[in-house]
Amino acid sequence: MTWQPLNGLKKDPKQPRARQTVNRIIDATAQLISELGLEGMTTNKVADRANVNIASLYQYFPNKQVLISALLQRQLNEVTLVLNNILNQMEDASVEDSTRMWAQLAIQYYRQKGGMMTEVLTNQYTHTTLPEVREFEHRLMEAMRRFLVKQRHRLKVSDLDLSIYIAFTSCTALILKHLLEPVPYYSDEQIVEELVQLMARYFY
Amino acid sequence: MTWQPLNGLKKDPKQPRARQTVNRIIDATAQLISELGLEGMTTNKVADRANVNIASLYQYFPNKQVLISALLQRQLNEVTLVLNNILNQMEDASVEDSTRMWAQLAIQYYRQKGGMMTEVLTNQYTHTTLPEVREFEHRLMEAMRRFLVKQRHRLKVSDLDLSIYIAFTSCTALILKHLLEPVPYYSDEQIVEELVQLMARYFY
DNA sequence: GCATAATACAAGTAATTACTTACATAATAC
DNA sequence: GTATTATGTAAGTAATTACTTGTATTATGC
Repeated sequence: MTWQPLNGLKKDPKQPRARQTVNRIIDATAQLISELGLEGMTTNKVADRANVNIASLYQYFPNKQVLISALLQRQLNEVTLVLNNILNQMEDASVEDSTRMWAQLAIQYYRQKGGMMTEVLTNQYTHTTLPEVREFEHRLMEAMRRFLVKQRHRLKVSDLDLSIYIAFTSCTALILKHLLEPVPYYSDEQIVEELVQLMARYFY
Repeated sequence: MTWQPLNGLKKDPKQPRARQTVNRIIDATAQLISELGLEGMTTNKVADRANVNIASLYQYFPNKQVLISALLQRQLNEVTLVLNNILNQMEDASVEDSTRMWAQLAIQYYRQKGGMMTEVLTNQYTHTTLPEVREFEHRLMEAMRRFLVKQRHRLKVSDLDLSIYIAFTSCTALILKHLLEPVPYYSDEQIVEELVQLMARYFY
């Protein structure tokens, strides 16, 4: 088994200056994907935006795909942290309360981040299935499971895992759609409350 | 108001030979998107595959976007026809039966078409919101509405349109996800029946 | 049958892409 | 302080992209 440098990077930045360069590159990637979409983002533009020579970019990232992966990992780890915090707070909450909390948090996080992560996520989401995204979903569904098993006797589910899959997919899709293509006359609250209804009636 | 040639085409093919050329181009587009994805499809490859000179392609389609739109319209019209047929058949069906029918049909249609349409749909679906897709969704949701108002007294909905939006979005997302990234141990039947449950509990 | 319009193609183009090579500067080891 | 390694850049490259120009072939009007 061959040893791979951290995160698939070509080379580990050892000096602080180099770490700064790598960070500037990832930041610029985030900005450009947010502005131009995944297909509009190019490595040359990233290097320009980061005030870094294109050759420096390729000194650390072996190719474009790894660069995108690095950004994805950074973002998904951040989101996982936030969501885990919330999930731990709602030890004995009802399905209604936890759905509401989860949805509100997702919307708030998206708004403050300018939607960059969501752009990346949704673009890669369906077509190409990046392992990073798969793993992220897996982590979230596991957290949902830990929460639900505690009140399993109250739930009218036959196959808990299947139900989690169904619930997770519906929630994610509804929130993403509301964020990316909002219907003007539906407020955040309306969507969240209806999602809460959907989940409550499904589980109880 | 300026007059626009049909479908945004640059020039109407008048002779049968020309109509055949245009069709071969659209067919090739469908094939290549299905094989390589939206970003892998290029106009030069399309012309090659269709055995048509690249200049002929640009004689009829002013640019790449219009070519994709033409394909989208052809596909969406076909699907709309099929779905409308089904929706008309289930005059007095329950939410369960109609959901089941709708889902089964979508899955079957996707399988027989090799998933091309779904690729196109899902890729453009979230990021860019093509007017064709918007209109398609609108048509489907209207059909759902016509079906649901007839049994409104039986439904526990407060805002019918919001409920349709929620139901439509969940169903679409679940079916698409199951088709594009199937979880190996969930069969079509399992997914469909769980979707039926989700809808039934939500509406009744 | 011939003028005219419709259709097709050969051969481009300029721009952009992801990625390299060769070389210079800055930091660290000792 | 100097040898060595890490980090940075200037200036490319070959391939590919969407799209054009100019010309030849085919069908149609009359």
